[in-house]
Amino acid sequence: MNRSNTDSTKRDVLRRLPSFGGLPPDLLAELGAICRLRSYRHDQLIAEEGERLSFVGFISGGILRLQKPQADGRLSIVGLMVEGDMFGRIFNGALHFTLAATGDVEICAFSRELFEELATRWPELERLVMLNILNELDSAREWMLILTSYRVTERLAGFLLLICRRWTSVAKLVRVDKGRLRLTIPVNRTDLAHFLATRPESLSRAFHALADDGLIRLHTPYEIEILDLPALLDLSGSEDLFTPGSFEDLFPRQA
Amino acid sequence: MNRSNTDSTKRDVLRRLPSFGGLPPDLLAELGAICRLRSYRHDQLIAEEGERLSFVGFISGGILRLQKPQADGRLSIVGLMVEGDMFGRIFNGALHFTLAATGDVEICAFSRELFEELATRWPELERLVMLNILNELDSAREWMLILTSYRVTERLAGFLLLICRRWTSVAKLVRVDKGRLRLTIPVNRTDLAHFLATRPESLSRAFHALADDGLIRLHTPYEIEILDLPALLDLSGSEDLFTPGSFEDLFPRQA
DNA sequence: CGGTATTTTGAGTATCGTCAAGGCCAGTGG
DNA sequence: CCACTGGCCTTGACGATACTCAAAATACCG
Repeated sequence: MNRSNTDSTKRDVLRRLPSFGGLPPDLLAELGAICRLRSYRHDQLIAEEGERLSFVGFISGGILRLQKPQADGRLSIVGLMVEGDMFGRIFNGALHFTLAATGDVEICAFSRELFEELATRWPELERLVMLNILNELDSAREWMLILTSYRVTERLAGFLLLICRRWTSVAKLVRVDKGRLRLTIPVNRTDLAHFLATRPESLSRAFHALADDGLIRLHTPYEIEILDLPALLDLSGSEDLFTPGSFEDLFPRQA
Repeated sequence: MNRSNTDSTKRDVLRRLPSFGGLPPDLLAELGAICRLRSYRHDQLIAEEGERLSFVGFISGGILRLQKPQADGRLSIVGLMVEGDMFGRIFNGALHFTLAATGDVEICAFSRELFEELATRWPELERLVMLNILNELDSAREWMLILTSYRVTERLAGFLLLICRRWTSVAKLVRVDKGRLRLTIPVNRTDLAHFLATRPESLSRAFHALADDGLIRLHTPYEIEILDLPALLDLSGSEDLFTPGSFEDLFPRQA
């Protein structure tokens, strides 16, 4: 938790957050003055459900799980948050879900009171917060669409495409290497299984079913290569979510 | 679509919208001046995905479906919106989902440009919009939690409890009559099946399975009585979503 | 190179989707 | 008033899919 909280480091981190791009310099200076960097290790809890989090956070690196422990001991994962995402229920009550780190995570934290005061004073900041929430709402609905598929292979296909589409810019999860599309699964099988509303065993079978059908290749459990993108799109059943053009930044001109 | 858009009617409708309760009178007057009432019949489309809706709407009566047609001809329903809910992606691009009426619906519509101008001028209004979106995000996540259940009976139990918890105040869907808890299912079996990620046949079996086990009684397909609330809570698997006290307004002092 | 956690595979059972048929209810027209 | 029709809900039978439990293989880390 103790890391270099120097002004220069903080400036760097703030600059890397895409949401903060268009903010006025005066506001950025105020934000820089009150931000604190924090880091968490794998499976460490940032906050638990029911807690009134004392800060709002922006993820500057790593992946966060939004989860809820179930009565039967299982864990439901209702969302994954990545670089640039905001969390913390500004202007609103307590958390409804527990926040936990998946892998190492670094965040940029602002005291809730100070941030709310700043947002009240700067409409730009409040607007930024709102767009962040709208973005999350979209993510949540896309996830519901994926969860709606009957077969696990379909949900997995949807997840892989989601990584490609929404998380292209995140921590080099997606790479095009010698014309081959490779990506890193950023969470382990158990977490992903909870996220896709299935069990690790079924998820494993789904990965290998896709591999056997030639849609993907498994280099390691976490490193896969996409061999047949159109087939994945077809399987996921929501081609329209991934309109033609969605993947153009991945295949700029692959004639 | 042509109905009495008189000032007195509009004032009544605006007054009934809970979100607008605490707004300053001046703002309410401005809102009243630009609002238009519209109504829709069952299955009528309000707007389709990809459309840039020209207005923002508040539902003053009835239920809206948020849906997406799938490639295989199926329909995915990712949300239901009720009285008081807002829709329309203010300050943000086009709709990601189609909006359709389930049963007869009445809305209060504001020109998007005028509403955005108003929201820019009145921070209270922008705050109201943000809280509305946050509320929707919570709904979406609760839905994800319900969709996560493996068995259809579990998802159905979750849905029934959701009606009790979130929609108590909506159009008398939930009633306590002579100590009996009765509720109205506001959508038909096909829509509900799409919503619970299953088929009408399985949903029907789930309803009757709950009835056979004595958890509910089916008076008509749309009118049910809850006989064993604790068992439903247990089945749904998310007791903590429905903390003790959630149902106190239904059973104020049923010693 | 060993030890541990994670992933994978196997076999048996539970649950659901699918297709087809039957039942119920409301509205229509004789 | 009753038969008819269409839509929706329900039931039945069968195949597809996934969960569970247990064990083996693999990957990861010191």
